[in-house]
Formats: sequence, C-alpha cells, structure tokens
Amino acid sequence: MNIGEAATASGVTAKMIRHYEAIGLIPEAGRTGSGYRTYGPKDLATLAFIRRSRDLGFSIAQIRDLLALWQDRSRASADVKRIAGEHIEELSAKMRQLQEMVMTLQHLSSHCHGDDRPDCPILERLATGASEEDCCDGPHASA
Amino acid sequence: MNIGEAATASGVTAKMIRHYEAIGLIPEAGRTGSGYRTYGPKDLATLAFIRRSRDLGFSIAQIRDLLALWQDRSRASADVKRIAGEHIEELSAKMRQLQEMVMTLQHLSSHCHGDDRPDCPILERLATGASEEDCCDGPHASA
DNA sequence: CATGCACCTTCCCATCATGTCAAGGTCAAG
DNA sequence: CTTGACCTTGACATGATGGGAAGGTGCATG
Repeated sequence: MNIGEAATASGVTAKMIRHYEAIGLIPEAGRTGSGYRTYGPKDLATLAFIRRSRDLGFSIAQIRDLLALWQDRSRASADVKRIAGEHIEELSAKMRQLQEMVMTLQHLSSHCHGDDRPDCPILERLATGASEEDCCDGPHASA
Repeated sequence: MNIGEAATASGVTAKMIRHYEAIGLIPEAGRTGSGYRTYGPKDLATLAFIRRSRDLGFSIAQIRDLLALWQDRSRASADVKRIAGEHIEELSAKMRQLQEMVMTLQHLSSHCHGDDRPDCPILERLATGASEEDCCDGPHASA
C-alpha cells in the first residue's frame, strides 16, 4: 500500500503522513526498491488513531504521549485519563474565552443601529475602551 | 514618544508594533534623526484600538477593515455591524466545535477507570473509532 | 569625558498544523 | 514511447506572536 492509498484509507493526507514521519511521530515507513513508501494494516491503524486524536483537538505532543501509552501494554489507564483531563481543561478554557468575546460582541452589536448613520457603539468601544456602557447599567449618561 | 513607551501605553508589544507597520496595518511611524520611531496621541489611539480588537478575537484582516471604517467619518454603522456579526458567527462555530470535543472527551473520560489497569475506553475510541460498547444510549450518539 | 546600561534598529528563525507549488522520478496502460 | 497519475524531496506560506543576535543610540553617573 503506497502513501496515497494510506492517506485515503486513514483520512490523513499524504503530506501530513510524511510530516508525521519527519517529526518522528510515526516510525519511518518501509520503502519499495524505487523509493516509494509502503504501509501495512498496523501503520493504517496508527494513522487513523492520530486522525481521531486530532479530531478531538489533541496536539501533536499529546498524541505522541497517547501513542506511546497505546502501544504500552502495561500502561495505567490513569495516565490516559490524566492527559484527557488536562486537554478537557485546555479546551474548556478556550471555550470560556470565546464565550466572553461573543457575549461582549453581541452586547455591542445589539446596540448598534446598523443603518446608514456613522454612529456606532462597536467602534466607540474599540476606540475608547468603554462604549456608552452607562446605557444599560446605571443612570443614563448620554454621550 | 518612542516605541517602548508606546508599547507600554497601548498594551501592544514593540515587536508587534513594528510588525503591524511592516504589513501596512498602521502607517509608517515618524523617525528621530537617529532612526528611532516616534509616536503621538493619535498613534496611541490606533494601537489601543487594534489591541482591543484583538482582545475581541478579530483577525488582522478584519481589523484592517474596522480601522478603515473608524477613520471614515461617512461610514455606515451597518458595515461595522456586519463585520461584527460575521465575527460572532465564526467565534460561535469554533465554540460549537470545542463543545463537541469536550462533550465527547468527558463522556469517554467518565468511563475510564483511571487506575493502574491498562483497560481504557479513551484509547479504545481513538484506536477503533467507536468505544467498546454502546454502553449508554444518550442524546450523545457516536459523533 | 568615559563607561555602562537600557533602549533602539534590522534581520533571521521558531512556533503549530497544514497547504501549495515546483522539479523530477516511477508506474501502468494504451 | 507517450501520457497521465502518482511518488519523491524541498522550499515557502499561512497567522500572530515570540526569541535572539549584532550593532547603534541616549542618558546618567563616576
């Protein structure tokens, strides 16, 4: 099985397969006499493992650890669980950041006329750091 | 005001100020006789604008548009609102992706013993694409 | 004045995961 | 033998940022 077929079968592009080999995430593939890389079922399984891990947002470094654990028959599931837990925390932190941005933007956007006039609380906020924020909270201070 | 002071005052690193100048996001700064960049209040305002935009997750390309609108006194607020709306959609899409990853990982993690034994549904899932059993028929079918 | 330290300048390289492009070799079919 | 699809390596780009080297500048203090 050459790299193109392995790519199709595993869902990892040929480019990335070569890249993973170059950075040592996967072992060097076998070669035909003419230099083509060859892949077997075990390689395919590894590539699919990597792809599923990427789909779950794991970094290459984390996948390196997961692969090592996967291939270690005497692993402790606690190690895997810890890596997953740390990853969940990272993802959750990113989510919270995005959530905050979205809420701020929605707030600003909801107060923007969105018409032909230039007056715009979104730009106000970007320019001054505080839009007409008194509009919702406290006593009105029209700007 | 030199670049270091401008950086401190605006919250944009000197490194990034130079970068923004290089890519044409901001105009070329004035220079002293000896080549030091100089910045005035207007430049500071622009830098702070950029920083607040980055804090809200806008890309450089989007900030380029926002800056143009900001400096266009005849702008229509609808244009700003549209950019913000598109950005909200992008951020929301990312959030949904993260949410899905987190839910899958939490599901897998909750079924992992996390002890000394090697048996681990997380690795199972990464290896085979489906956790060993349809242990739970929840609203969270295989994604 | 001279020395030193903090700051400035430009330029190059690294990140992270992925893509694009180019120049050339290989294979199978017509 | 030619054609076209595939493979090889290598270089470069993305987006936003950081790090560092090598050398010039500004200012304060001895």
